[in-house]
Amino acid sequence: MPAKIQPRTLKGFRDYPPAKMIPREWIIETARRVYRSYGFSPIDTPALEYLEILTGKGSAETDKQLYRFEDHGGRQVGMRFDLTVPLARFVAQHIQELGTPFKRYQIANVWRGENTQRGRYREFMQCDFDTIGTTSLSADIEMVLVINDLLSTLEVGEFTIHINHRGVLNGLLEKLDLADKATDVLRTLDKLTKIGEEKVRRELTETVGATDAQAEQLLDLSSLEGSNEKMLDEAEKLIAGNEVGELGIAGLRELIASVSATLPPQATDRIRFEPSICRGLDYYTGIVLETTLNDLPEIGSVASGGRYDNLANLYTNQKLPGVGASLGLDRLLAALEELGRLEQVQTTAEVFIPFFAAERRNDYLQLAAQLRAAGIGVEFFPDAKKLGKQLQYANRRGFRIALILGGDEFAAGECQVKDLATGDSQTVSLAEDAKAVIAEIRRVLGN
RNA sequence: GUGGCUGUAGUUCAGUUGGUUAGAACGCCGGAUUGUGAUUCCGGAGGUCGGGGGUUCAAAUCCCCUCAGUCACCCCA
Repeated sequence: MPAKIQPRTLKGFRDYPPAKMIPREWIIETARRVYRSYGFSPIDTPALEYLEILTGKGSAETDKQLYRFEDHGGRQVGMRFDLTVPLARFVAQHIQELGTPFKRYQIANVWRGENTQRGRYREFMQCDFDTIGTTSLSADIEMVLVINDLLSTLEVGEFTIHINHRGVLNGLLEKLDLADKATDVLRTLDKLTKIGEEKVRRELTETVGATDAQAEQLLDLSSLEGSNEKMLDEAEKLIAGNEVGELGIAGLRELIASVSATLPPQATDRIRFEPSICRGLDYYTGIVLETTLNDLPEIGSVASGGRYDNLANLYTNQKLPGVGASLGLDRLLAALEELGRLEQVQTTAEVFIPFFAAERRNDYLQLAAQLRAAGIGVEFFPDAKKLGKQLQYANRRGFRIALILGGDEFAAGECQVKDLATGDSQTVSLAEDAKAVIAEIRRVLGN
């Protein structure tokens, strides 16, 4: 016999057994439902793109992480490393038929050949939603509302949506004559909450090359504290006289006012002006936001996004502004797991039918079919094993209810509906397409 | 990509200064009653000690390489 091939998965790539996949699908379905409730439509794009599509945007960093190869026809191709670049290509190619504003969501895997870490993989899923083709603040507001709906529905506890405007930062950079070092400065400031003020100050002066006075002003802005109103007032003073910055402040004020008018006060309190965040990506030009969980801030942002002026300028002359955000699926799952909010369920049906009377297979199948017709998920065990074994199986998988029928029950036209959580059992009639069984199941399930 | 730590059964881990056939718990399969599952009792399967090479009479244990995980940097979701 030849040696067996060792079963294994590639570094940074994962298997998802049912216990992992069931909560995963629950989050994805929730995201899908919320996105759709705002009129976002689904799209998908190929995993592979022409290399030039992906490298056009790419910084040296994303270029290094790109999975690339020559396909069987000699074409240079690459695997998408995010969903934004494919979206840009997609709208550049199809915007004529789609029309604007175009609202889309896309939930799909992306690949990056970077080093792995907890919560960081080489294959991971992004859950993006974007509104393309409008500069209206309505689209920005919607982005906040969607994130609020999503995280409220997922019951991850309280959360904070940190917002900023790139104009505020860019305004100050212009004023300080640091515009040419913008990328480095922003990247450093973004670390403020992570590494602290002193380290940021040192990095700004020593690595980035800012003067002490410049660093001081940048930190003055970044470390503002107090209510949103107070912080905005003070930020306004710091960037006074700079048009870009003043427009940014005005945009933030308007956004906060609109959200306050739309959401109840406790939801409005989730919004915090945070002058240090900027999102590493340099294509953002307006509002940027990140979302952290109050119980688990160290896990990082679980939903982030922002506004960009010109999504597709690499592929078309048509100007396509937009705003969008992405849900951090893996981080959310890690958070839910850590907060103990994931039920350990390995079944997708709630009702289990043990195969007990070996000669009555068709009767069991008929009952299962009647329940499914009533919208109840049913699993019928394939082997007529000992009842205890079958109930053990049902219990470990997390079934809610077992229907126990043996020769005695079939003879009497009855069925035991057993609540697996409590062990209680009710005997009901099988007559009239199992009407009474269905009613009892619904009662136990509580709906 | 750079550096630190880790790798023993499906899982969590023992395994002495290198020393015979590498252990436990939980899980899995079967049995203790062909009719009732988180408890009990008995039995069973399951390990190339991540992989390869080296040192040695002898390696899970020491050395090198490699693969994987993890942490920091980098970057970001």
